Amino acid sequence: MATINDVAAKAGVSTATVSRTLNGKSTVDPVLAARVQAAAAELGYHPNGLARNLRRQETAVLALIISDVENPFFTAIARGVEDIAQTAGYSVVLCNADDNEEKERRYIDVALQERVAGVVLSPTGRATNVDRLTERGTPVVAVDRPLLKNTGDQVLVDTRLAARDATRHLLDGGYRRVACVSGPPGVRTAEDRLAGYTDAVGEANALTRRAEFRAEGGRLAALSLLDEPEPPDALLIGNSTMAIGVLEALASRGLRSGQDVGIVSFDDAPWTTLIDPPLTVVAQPANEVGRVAAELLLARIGDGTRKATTTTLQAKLIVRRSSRRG
Amino acid sequence: MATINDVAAKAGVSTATVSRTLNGKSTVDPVLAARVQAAAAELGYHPNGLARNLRRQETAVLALIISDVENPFFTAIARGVEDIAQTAGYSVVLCNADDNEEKERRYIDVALQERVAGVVLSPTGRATNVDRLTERGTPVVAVDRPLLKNTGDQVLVDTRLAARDATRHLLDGGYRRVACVSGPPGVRTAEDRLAGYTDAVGEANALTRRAEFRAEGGRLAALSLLDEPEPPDALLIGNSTMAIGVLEALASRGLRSGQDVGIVSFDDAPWTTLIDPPLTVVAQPANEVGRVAAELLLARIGDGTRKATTTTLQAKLIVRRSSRRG
DNA sequence: CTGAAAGCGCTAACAT
DNA sequence: ATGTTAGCGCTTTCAG
Repeated sequence: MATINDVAAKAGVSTATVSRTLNGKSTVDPVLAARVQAAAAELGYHPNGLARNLRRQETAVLALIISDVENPFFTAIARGVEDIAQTAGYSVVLCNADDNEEKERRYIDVALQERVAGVVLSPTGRATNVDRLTERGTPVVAVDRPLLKNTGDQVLVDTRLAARDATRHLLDGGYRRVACVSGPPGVRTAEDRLAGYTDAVGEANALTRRAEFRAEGGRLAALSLLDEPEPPDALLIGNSTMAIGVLEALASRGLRSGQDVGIVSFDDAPWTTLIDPPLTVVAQPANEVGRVAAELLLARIGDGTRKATTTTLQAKLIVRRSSRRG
Repeated sequence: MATINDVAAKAGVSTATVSRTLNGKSTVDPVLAARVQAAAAELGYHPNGLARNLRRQETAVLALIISDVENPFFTAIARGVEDIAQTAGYSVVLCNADDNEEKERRYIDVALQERVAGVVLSPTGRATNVDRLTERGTPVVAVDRPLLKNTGDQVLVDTRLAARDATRHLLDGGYRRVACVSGPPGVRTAEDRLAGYTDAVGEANALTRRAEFRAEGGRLAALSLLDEPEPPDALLIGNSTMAIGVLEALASRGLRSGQDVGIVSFDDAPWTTLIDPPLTVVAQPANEVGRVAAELLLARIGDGTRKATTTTLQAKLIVRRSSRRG
């Protein structure tokens, strides 16, 4: 593979001139510049990014470490991050931590070793350790879930408030016994949604289940709830993936959502309008979460001294028919 | 940030010894090794991957360039690739080309510049140019869609056969006029699905629409089909994203799937069992596509002289109720 | 405006 | 078994 030396030799100039020409930093004699361009083209020269980055001590790539590539909420964040990064000339590489702390740590290591310019991260939870990144001076912004040690920028969604409002909406619709299916303990968003729910129904009336943020988790939780001596007549569900399982459980029991049990789920997945009745959801501004995160990250890359900010975005209840009787 | 020199100094050894210790290549005196480990730990030393890769001329990261992060088919591929890569000690970075040739080219450049060990790619189509990668000796495997210049490994799904069978299934079920909503011209999978459909209905009876692989594309295509003088009574749909749009269109016209118009869609998305009636689908082995691709890539990284192979996996028709009357 | 030369941090010969 | 040293390919002073 052609190196800068080959180009320089072919063009009859120094490597410095090649570098200058190709990076357009300093001004070069048009004649030499043309020779360089020609030589580079002819040789099919592609600068070695590794060498360049090693020298410059920086990279134009952002790492985005998310907890689940198969969750539409996170892929929407990814799109948001990408849109912003692209326009600023950064590439973004997506790493799927799979809600697994071990994988997350590995990807943080990769980010560190590859010396990415910055990282956007949705922390898996409890043990996420971002210190190595910050020590090294790599900017980090947390999305969706806060870091334990609140240092650095974060962009979150006010999920507690949203959960409270969604629960109240159910209560206002005449449902009497609202239960909540939330994510696993230790995951902040799961805790918050539970807390918001409890805000609305009151400690004494809380009927809850915790499960993995997956369809199977939702299914099991719903089944167990329906087997209660005094089963719920409405459910608030932690995310759209769980909702799939919950809806399956309902169907298996011959229960109609809305009619028999009111349903509100977090996340406005594309299929939610397709089912009958259409699902009432709490739509989180996922794309915007990504955009804001990327902007924050870029700002911090530009100025390491900015002080940390926390942005909290609002979710929006979209009322459809699964939360209404008849 | 601590470098190998700092560690060497602190441990009172040479950088070579530090390198040897940390990489476990050659054997080192346990006493010195311990000193090195201690020094590294104390300094919070993380090897600079850029420098290492520059020296070694290789990287333990794979790039996966896919056409759409928001399409469950591709994220399932991603999971497959990741699973295999992880166990082999490789990290994979996901790049979202967004079915956009410009972005795809940018990511190919990034892969090239960062000197990744290999790339798995679902080509956007027409103009995908992988030559720069192959010239440089970077192994590439194409998934889902073949490269124009058939060089290198590929793992595909026999989508034409699957489309033909799905169409026949509709015909066997008593539907008389089956139409096909497929993806944009130039995209191989779209062409193949159309061809398989035509195999089944015959050239003369083909009634088709081409659209973007998105919900909106599906919606418009379906509407236009329903406005035909002799509208179809069954539809074969190119992917699950389009299916969302098609189903919306049907609903807006008060048509029931199965009953009024038989439906089969490609891709077994999680929500397909939730709707009423449940959707008959052509399930593609996406996860396996990813796994096989990763294995092929790893094999080729290990042995650059292997000759190129094409693996074709079979899709499976899952019959549910959207393709049955009553 | 251009070239020479000094590294960025690391690994791999080559010596010892 | 350990240390010395020469680069990997590039950018960037520093001279000229």
